[in-house]
Amino acid sequence: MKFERHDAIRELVAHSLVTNQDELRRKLRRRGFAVTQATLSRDIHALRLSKGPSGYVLPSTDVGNGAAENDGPPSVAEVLASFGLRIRQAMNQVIVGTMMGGAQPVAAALDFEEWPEVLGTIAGDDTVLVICADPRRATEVEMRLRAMLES
Amino acid sequence: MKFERHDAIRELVAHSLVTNQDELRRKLRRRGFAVTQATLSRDIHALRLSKGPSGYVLPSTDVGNGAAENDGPPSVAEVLASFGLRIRQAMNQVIVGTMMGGAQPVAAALDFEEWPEVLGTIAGDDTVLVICADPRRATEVEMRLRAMLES
DNA sequence: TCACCATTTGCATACTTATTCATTTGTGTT
DNA sequence: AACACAAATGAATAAGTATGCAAATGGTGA
Repeated sequence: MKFERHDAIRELVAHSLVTNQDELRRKLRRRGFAVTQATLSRDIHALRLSKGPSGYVLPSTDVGNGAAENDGPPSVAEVLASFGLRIRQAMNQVIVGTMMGGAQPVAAALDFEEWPEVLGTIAGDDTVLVICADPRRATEVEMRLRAMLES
Repeated sequence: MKFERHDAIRELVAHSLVTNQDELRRKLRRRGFAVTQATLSRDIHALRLSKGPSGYVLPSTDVGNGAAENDGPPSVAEVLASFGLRIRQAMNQVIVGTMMGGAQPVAAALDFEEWPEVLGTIAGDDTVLVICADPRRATEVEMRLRAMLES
């Protein structure tokens, strides 16, 4: 019966090291379950097991982020148009001033677009700090952001 | 450079669904990393990623210690292993990218350890800015942090 | 600069896992 | 019992991953 075999698989995976499906097949056979690798592949899928550096493991009980595929947060241009107030540059940094509460959305949009010149962003309530590799790139980013703000 | 590619892989795996190594290869290529599946297999092993029903996932090193024996706050090494995604350096600064919500714990751990090279830290939601006295010290800090991330 | 050594990478291929298709098995109905 | 139908399984094979080995790359000291 399939469900008894599933129980046995859970137990084997929980209490012993199972490196691959053929090893699992042999261990199951010793317990009286004689099935092929194909069936085990299906069982593992059904049991939602993961395979990692230490063999197969049971699905983690933690809350796990059900994060799915977003089809797209708002663009930097959009969010800047909504919240942006001023752009300044100093050394390798660009400082974006926004309306209160606008910094987080602006930073999120910047993060999402992953501009090559941008190493990282930090957002407060109304200020976003954009960090670049060097002053030249910071200027480049400043220009681009400013163009969006002006548009 | 290998480490930058590792950073990119961690980020892709953390923020998007990666079903297999060829998909990862294509996503990396779009970011400028052109390598073969063989290299990615090695990277995945090095990064200790697991593959489960929802594609590859980062190793879950839950910092939530059920055991009580841990006196002080978690170390930088621990908290980086849990939340760290990428390390970059520019001028006298080091930018640490983390999973959402991970910046504060990382910064707190850094503050607590009081590294001599670190003048201060600023944390947003998923980015920590570490400020050093000069580029040399920033590189030193970057190396140290990166070693912890790769461990 | 050049030579040297260690690391990293790609290629080819071995190994492992998933899937298709046909068959068997189980179950309820007449 | 015989049938019909769905679920489960095996065999073959496609799809995906890991690895030995040689070549390329990169860092280091003479």
